[in-house]
Amino acid sequence: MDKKTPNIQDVARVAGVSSATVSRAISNPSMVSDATREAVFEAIAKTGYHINIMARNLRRQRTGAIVVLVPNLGNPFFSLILAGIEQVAAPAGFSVLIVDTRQPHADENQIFTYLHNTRADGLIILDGTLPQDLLERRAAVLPPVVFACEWIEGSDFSRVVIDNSAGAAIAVRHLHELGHRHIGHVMGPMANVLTKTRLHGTRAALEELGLPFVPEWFLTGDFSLQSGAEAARRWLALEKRPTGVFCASDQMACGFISELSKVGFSVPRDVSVVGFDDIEIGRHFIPALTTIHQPRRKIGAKAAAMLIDRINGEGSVAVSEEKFAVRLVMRQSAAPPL
Amino acid sequence: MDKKTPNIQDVARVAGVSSATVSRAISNPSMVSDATREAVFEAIAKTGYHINIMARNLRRQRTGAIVVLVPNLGNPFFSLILAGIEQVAAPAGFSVLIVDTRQPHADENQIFTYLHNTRADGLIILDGTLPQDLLERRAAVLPPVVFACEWIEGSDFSRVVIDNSAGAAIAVRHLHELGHRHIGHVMGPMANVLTKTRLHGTRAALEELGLPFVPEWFLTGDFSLQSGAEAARRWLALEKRPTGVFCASDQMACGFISELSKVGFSVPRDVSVVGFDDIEIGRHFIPALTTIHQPRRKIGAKAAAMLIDRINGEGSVAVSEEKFAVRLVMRQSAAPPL
DNA sequence: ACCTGCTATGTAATCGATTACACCGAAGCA
DNA sequence: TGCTTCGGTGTAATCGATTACATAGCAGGT
Repeated sequence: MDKKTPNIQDVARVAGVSSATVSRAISNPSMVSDATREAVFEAIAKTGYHINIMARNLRRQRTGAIVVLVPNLGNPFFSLILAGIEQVAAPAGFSVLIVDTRQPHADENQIFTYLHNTRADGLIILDGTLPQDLLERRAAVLPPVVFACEWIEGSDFSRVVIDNSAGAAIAVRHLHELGHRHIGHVMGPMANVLTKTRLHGTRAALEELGLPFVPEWFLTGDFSLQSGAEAARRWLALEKRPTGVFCASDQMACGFISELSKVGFSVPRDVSVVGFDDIEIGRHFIPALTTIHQPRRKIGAKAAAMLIDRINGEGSVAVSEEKFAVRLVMRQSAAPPL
Repeated sequence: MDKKTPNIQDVARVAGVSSATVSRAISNPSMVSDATREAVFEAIAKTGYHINIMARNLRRQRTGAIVVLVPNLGNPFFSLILAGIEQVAAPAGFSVLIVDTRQPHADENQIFTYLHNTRADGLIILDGTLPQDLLERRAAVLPPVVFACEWIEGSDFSRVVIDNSAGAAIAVRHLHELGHRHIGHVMGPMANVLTKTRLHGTRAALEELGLPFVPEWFLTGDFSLQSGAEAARRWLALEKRPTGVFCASDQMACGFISELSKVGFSVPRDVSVVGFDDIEIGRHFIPALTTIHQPRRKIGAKAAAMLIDRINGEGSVAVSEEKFAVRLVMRQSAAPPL
């Protein structure tokens, strides 16, 4: 009575055919006659058979899964990227498995578990802080990889990104147009490529507009709400304060504004704030966030499409970069200075 | 020169031992002599060998992975639950793979792909809206399952939950203590068990306090920011409005408050709002959200611990329920009525 | 000298599905 | 009638690692 889970042989026996035929009936129905197919499905129902995915994967040398490496699922920024990925992957027959890499990273082997080509057919990496040498050392066993949003400098993997530098410049120019002449910047962590490119765009715009670059007005955060609040405390401690602040993420912008409100400062009355990302909460924050919009769903969809092309061996093998434009969304958090 | 990826036989050949010995050197080093072990690792390095996870999984009849089914990764509520799961699963040697079930659900087969026992060794389900009959019909091939936060009524799976009914009652009593006598409720979707239990707690508290239950003051949402904003519009259209509103999620509370502010209403001056969940944005919202705190990390950790016990065959086979208490966090969004 | 027990290793079966190849019979064609 | 073609099916090899079982070698005890 303790019969184990039935396998394809059991089904074959019940249906009175060979296991090869059962396999064909399942994955390539047109190869078997109508009568046989019917008998097979009947046997499947009778035995309660379900295919063993591990065995199929081993034999086929593919898993039908895409793994997405996310640096921090707590950041709502990523949810639409993931939606875009799913939107493309599901119709193409791929399951999407998400892994939070949780910085600071666990030990190398643990990360590598996820990178290995026998776990997934392809990898979408949203975390630009994975150790580069790990990726290069294990390149031989890596499945196709596409980076999205973030990337690793100096490594050549295909990627889907936005024009971070231009986005930052748009934010700064907007503050300038509103009349701000003293502009600060709340940055992400310095190790992050996004931080570097957005900083670059910010400084370039400042220079272009003939505005001063004041190092004390450039505060480091880590994209989180909490770090935005901390930046606000440092801003408050400044002897001379900028009247316009460009935050490298909406989350930091919210934290920044929130912390200021606790000491009676109001945005945009006392300081103008421009965010980055255009996440949903920005629209509902009080004041509603003026921000730089990223086409997140499109980014995810494009990354998935590129990856799947590569998995299927279509598309060039050459490394490619897709860069999306960003745009300003004007809401309430930035206004002319008093 | 187009040698394929090396397998354990190749390593064995290079090391001058049998594949069994290589296998032992890898997964049970103490079974092999020092000299042999060294030779094996040298051969591994030389050949660039990496274990084939699919083959190992097939043979071992386990995957070393736990799959977590999340109804909507866009809701930042889940991130700390996931952190708690990871915190327990990683040290126990399990990889955590996250799947967004994306309501409304895709077709049954697609969901089932994730449920199958040859994909993961265990399942943590945070989505209480999976079709019950699917789970029951496929019970034979389901790996161990633990529900967390949400669950399916009438099904007996182990679960880790909070006292939703008590939480709702605490929220209502708090509004009552502040002096509110007209209390409304922004609910989740009616199909959700959380909605039902929280509604139950709300009505029980109302009754206990001798306050009226006014059906028009009970507005349906779906836990999202957007739906909170919609509820606010309906609240504004009310002929007679409650002065205190208990929202079944912090996200809806934020959306609700935000929408009101657009028409010049201020919280808590014009209406008091209590949220539920205590997600991070609540602390940084303006006004900071008074809410019901859930020990999210603990919930995740406990669910993972229960699941792993079951996977390892320890712990009773009996279905069990773990219920965590919740508590009120007083901040700025609820105050005495004018 | 012989038996026991233990360590280190090899041999070969095994996990379960897929698929290359072979084969059979029926239909099509000359 | 004899030959070809082809749809449908079975046989058996295969994917790559694990592990039950067998065995060789060596130390220790009597």
